[in-house]
Amino acid sequence: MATLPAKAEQSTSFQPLYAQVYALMTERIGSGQWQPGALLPNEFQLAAEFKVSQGTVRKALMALEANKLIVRRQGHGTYVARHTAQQALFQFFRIVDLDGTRLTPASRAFAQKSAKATRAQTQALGLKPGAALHSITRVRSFEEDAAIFETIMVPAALMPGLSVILNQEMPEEMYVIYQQHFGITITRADETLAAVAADAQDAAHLQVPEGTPLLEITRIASDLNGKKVELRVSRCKTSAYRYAAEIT
Amino acid sequence: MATLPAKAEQSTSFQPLYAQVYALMTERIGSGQWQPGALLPNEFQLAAEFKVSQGTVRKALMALEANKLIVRRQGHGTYVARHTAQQALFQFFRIVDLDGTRLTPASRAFAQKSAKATRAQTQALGLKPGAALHSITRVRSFEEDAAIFETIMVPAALMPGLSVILNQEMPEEMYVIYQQHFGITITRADETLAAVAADAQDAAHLQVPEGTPLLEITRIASDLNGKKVELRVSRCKTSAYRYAAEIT
DNA sequence: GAGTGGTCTAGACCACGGT
DNA sequence: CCGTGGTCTAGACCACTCG
Repeated sequence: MATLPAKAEQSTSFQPLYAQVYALMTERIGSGQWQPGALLPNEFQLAAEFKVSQGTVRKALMALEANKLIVRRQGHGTYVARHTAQQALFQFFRIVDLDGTRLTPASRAFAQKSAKATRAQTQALGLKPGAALHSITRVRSFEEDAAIFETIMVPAALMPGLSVILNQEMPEEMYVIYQQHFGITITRADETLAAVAADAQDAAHLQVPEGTPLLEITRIASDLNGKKVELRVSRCKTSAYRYAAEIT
Repeated sequence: MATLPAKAEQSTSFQPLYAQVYALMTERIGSGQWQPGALLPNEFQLAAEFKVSQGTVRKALMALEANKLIVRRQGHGTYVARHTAQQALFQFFRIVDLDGTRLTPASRAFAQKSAKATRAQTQALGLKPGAALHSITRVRSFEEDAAIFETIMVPAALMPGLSVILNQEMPEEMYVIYQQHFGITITRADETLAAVAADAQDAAHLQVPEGTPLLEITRIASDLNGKKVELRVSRCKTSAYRYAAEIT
């Protein structure tokens, strides 16, 4: 959540009306009462329902839109945001070429397994010791050039049957799967980057000599309630690719 | 230039009132008519001056605050944002330790020179071929551990006398200097990251073996008009440090 | 033409910070 | 106490999309 916190309690922690409306609406989205893609009531209907003015509803809607939980289209209506492969890539994929042009990867998965989380993993995801993780390993390529070797780990309890789904279709974007099959909408990712030397496994998958410097991106992705849902470690060649970040 | 421009906007270039007010105010800040740290007139005074309602002024002020050009303090007033070392570090410095804790570097500069920009540099900064660049090379450390070796390049024409200023005081944050001495406020930085092997120079300054993987951060910093002001290349050890980014 | 979101206005009251 | 920004309301009109 970028702009608005949630939860209103007693007089000790006053929340403006629009923040309370915001919280009520995120709850409906998070609970599935409003499904991704659904059309919301218009501003006046919402205002009547929440017993506030249309301007107050508008302020909550603007915040929801800023946090990408809804999409507003003039003359059309307000919709719950839905992850599509393009949208998720545009929002979360930060690898560009040397000119800064956005790239679109092709993914090839080749391993899935379940295992107990290590201490570091439980800590990163805020899980209980010994929780089960499901992990997917894959290689992402740009025009046949294997560029990224990555492992994606999710708490098994959050996504029962994930392996069955992935055996049927291996998607370009995991976040579409999370949302469509498990009602989990990723809204935030925190990444830390380091430079590492390619080990034997990296070298084999990315076709570089062992010891080649690689960009290691560690991501923790969270849903709209701030719950940590996914741990992902990506190792990326930077011979012709870059990680792009903007600070504003 | 004092008040609102001509009305009668054509359909091709319609701008909402609040956007026009926003533009007028950024212009005053950029031109130095409102200096960093200055107290702005209150909302009603601004509304009267621009001949719009207070609500419209408010919307422009909220946008300016979101873009960090002003700071608003309830019961106090609205001020033009001023860079301080802490503020600039908090906003622009993305290196953290392994726990994700923000770090504060100590800098030691050891070289300054002026030279013609290379083709790649003129292209990155949008300069004419052969433009002069002033460059500063320094090492940044965390608790005596030399961690970052970086080169900062600025168009000499933008900052006449920079070397004299830096010989008198070597600041922790260049952006304070840019603002206080040259009226240039950095509001945006675009960074691209790669993994590289330490060369002999890196190895000597950062006390690592040649070939050690380093994080190379290339930054282009821009002022509030979007003008590219600085090119910076930082090479960072990631033995105990990380680059942190968040995606929302 | 009907319905939607987008902009603009005018006025009210509240919370905060300093006198 | 006063002046500031923060919130909330009510109503008006405009711009866009679609049937």
